[in-house]
Amino acid sequence: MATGRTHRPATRSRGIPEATVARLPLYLRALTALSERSVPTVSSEELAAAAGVNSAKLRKDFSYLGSYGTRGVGYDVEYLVYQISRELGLTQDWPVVIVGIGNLGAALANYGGFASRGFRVAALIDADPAMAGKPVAGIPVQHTDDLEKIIEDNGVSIGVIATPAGAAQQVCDRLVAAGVTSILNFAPTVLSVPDGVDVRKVDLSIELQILAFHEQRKAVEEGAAADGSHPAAAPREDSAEQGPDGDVPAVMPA
Amino acid sequence: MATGRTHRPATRSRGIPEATVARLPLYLRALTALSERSVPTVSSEELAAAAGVNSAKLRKDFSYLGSYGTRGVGYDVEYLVYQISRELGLTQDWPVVIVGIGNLGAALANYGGFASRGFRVAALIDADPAMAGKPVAGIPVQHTDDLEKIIEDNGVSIGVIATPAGAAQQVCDRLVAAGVTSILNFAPTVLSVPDGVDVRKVDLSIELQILAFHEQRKAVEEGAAADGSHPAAAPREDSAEQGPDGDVPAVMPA
DNA sequence: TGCTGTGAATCGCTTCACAGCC
DNA sequence: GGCTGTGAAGCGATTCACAGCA
Repeated sequence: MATGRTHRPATRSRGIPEATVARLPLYLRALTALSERSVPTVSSEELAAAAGVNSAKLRKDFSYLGSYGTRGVGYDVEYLVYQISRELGLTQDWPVVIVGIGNLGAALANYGGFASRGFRVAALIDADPAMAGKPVAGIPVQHTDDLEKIIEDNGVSIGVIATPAGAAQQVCDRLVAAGVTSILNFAPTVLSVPDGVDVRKVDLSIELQILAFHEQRKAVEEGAAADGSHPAAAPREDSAEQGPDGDVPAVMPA
Repeated sequence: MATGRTHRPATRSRGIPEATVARLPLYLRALTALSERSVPTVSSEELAAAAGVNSAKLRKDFSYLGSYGTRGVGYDVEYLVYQISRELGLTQDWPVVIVGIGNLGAALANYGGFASRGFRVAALIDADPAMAGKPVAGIPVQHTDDLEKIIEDNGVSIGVIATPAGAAQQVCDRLVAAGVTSILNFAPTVLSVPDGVDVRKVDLSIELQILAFHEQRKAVEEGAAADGSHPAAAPREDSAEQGPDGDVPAVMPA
């Protein structure tokens, strides 16, 4: 348990809004692409389009980092790549462990995006003794028994949980006890962690359910559409089309 | 491109806030667990704890659905499961196609959570001819050439993109042209879609980068602290404590 | 002239606090 | 007495619109 609630404002003076932090990786990706094409500068309008946001938002976001643009010109691509990387802490290398090497864990281990940008898969851990020693993505799987030692030896502070739901909390507790302070959780469970530990979750079935909600609404809106395997019971009359747009990330403070 | 903005107020009379929609699956999961344990009723406080949110938020969320609780008592578990399922459109079965059967696509195909709750993997599609016919998770992989036919024959309106980034937009365009109106995108790219199509994205490396940001900040905050011993007791009153959670989803309309 | 940087207005979500009902 | 349902206050994020600078 660890439901120590404190409920603080979270954002302080020097604080960058969470919503902005969540978009920085997006900008960074777009900038990296421009950088590879040797584009020297970019306007807020162009970069915003590439990142899928609007330009006012982008400029506001950058204003939290400082004044890195040039009026009448735009932003220097290389410089901005550096500044954002630094802000995100990607100028250093983060060792990451993945726990639970099933289909998903293996996919994560093989995911190129991991290694590319400041992250290094330091170890793969699984509870199945049969997996031990078997290499996945070129990295030998180690047994859960050694979890604490692995964390400590590698100075790992970021852990990825890709175990079945039932094992997630236990794994989480061990990771935290061993010193991990940031967790990316793919298991469909709510994790309890002590203060000071960040948890972000990625949940497939939740994403699908949200899509289903909108999909259903579209069907209702189309109204008397001929068939339809299931006639929605409620003849509600909402017209909400589809939200204007509004991306938004998820931040679980912690 | 398709940046035809419509900008509707989004929430009309009967409209449920996006943030609420994004939490309904969480409540549903917690309720399902209670249901399996044959718990008849639950208070907002208990359910909120199980879902990792605070009770005021939960009550407010439910108030958008209607008055399904009983004052002084709580909510009827079974009834609420039904109401939320209906609201999310899970009383019907949604055929889903997964495009891109690499490590991730295979993991998704094997993911039990898919089938469990109103979703059915109708087809797996991959561009590699060598994959064609090979069964993954018991479902034979089909070639991209037949994408349109597969979508139409199965009445698919939800598509999952798990291809490399470079192929994502093209696949997306074809899915949309064939009639798909909701897309779950795992490729690290911003997709352009016409109005009326919802896109949600799941991006590993973005999640990690957000964690890295916070991780870095923790390190800075601990500042001059000699080593990394955790004064678990009283961390400054400003560090981001672990919020009950604060998820928030992303709806990229179209 | 062109584009950034930012105060001010606005919007939507969260939290509070209590009225209302069992 | 206990717990839900909800108006109202509070707050962060988005958008607007324009001042400021190259």
